[in-house]
Amino acid sequence: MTSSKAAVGKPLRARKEAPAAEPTHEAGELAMGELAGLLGYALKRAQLRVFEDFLHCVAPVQLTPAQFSVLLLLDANPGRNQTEIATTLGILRPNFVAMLDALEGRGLCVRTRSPNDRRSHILMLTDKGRATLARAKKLVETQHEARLVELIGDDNRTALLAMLAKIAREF
Amino acid sequence: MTSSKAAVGKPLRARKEAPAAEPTHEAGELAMGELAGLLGYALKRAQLRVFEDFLHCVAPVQLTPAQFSVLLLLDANPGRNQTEIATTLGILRPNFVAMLDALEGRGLCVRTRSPNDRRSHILMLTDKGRATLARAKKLVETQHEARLVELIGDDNRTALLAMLAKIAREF
DNA sequence: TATTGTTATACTCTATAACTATA
DNA sequence: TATAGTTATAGAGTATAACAATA
Repeated sequence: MTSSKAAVGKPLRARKEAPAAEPTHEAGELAMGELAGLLGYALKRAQLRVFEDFLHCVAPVQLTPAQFSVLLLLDANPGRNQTEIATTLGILRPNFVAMLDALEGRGLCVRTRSPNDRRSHILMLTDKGRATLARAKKLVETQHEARLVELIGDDNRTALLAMLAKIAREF
Repeated sequence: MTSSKAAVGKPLRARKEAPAAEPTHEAGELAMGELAGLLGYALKRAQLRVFEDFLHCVAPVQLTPAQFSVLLLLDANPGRNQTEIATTLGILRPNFVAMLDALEGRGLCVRTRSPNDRRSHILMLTDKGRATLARAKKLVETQHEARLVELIGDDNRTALLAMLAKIAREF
């Protein structure tokens, strides 16, 4: 149980005899230079790491982050069609077809033609889909997100989430 | 000039007559459900948006985020070889070849065989590469990162960067 | 034998056009 | 004609194996 209110990035300035500003890189280590201050770079690196950990934590139920997001959205919005679900997740309709084929093939959800508009496919989670989602959610909460809170603290996680959401929405 | 110290995500609870908890979604809007609390999802969405804006801001010098990161690293570490630069950026050596071909083809950097180890290609920015990098850096600072600071504030940007770096490093 | 840069290759994501069946 | 789901396809990004030159 590490401190759950860990400070985020204490630079720990002041050592014995730092020559100037940047820490000397002894011909073996590369200097990150201004890369360290680039938000996009940090975002990408963190995102890759988080997805990697997600994949590992949710491995028992064999769901990718994208698949998990689809199941979550189907659960919160039963009876919607493919276009609505896909566009909400930023997935293009053509690319959503194969994704759904996989999920439906595993019996996690079903497509049914809408009686109102026979062009649309109404999407619903199956019981197995709901059970799988529940198992995945527990894994995400107790392993994935829990480890993250352990690393940066609960308040920081909330602040981080808020900033990311704001950027995605308003930037 | 919007407030540069903008609050990040004030939920603004308490309206006139909210039925229960979640805001009612009137058959036209989808409920994000627990997706809103998933850090990986927020990370991905924010990263996509930030890269999109980066691409737009740096369009005058025609550099992708990945290419910009290579030039930055070459500038901070002149005389390194391909393997060192690539692995530092998390790029696999085979995939770095075409990237370098493009940059070298535009005259932004050069490969020269090392006299010590004739297997290695020493990488160096050209004058044109340094000039292009300088132009790109100015665009990133004055447009891209500046807009981000305008959106979330300078302190929040610093905190965000620190958390993302910590996650990439230690998660 | 091990390493550097390279080629070839494959698999995933993403993006666009166009088809079909419905409306 | 317009829309929903679909197919085909092309382009990035990413991953592994293997080869030639060099150590």
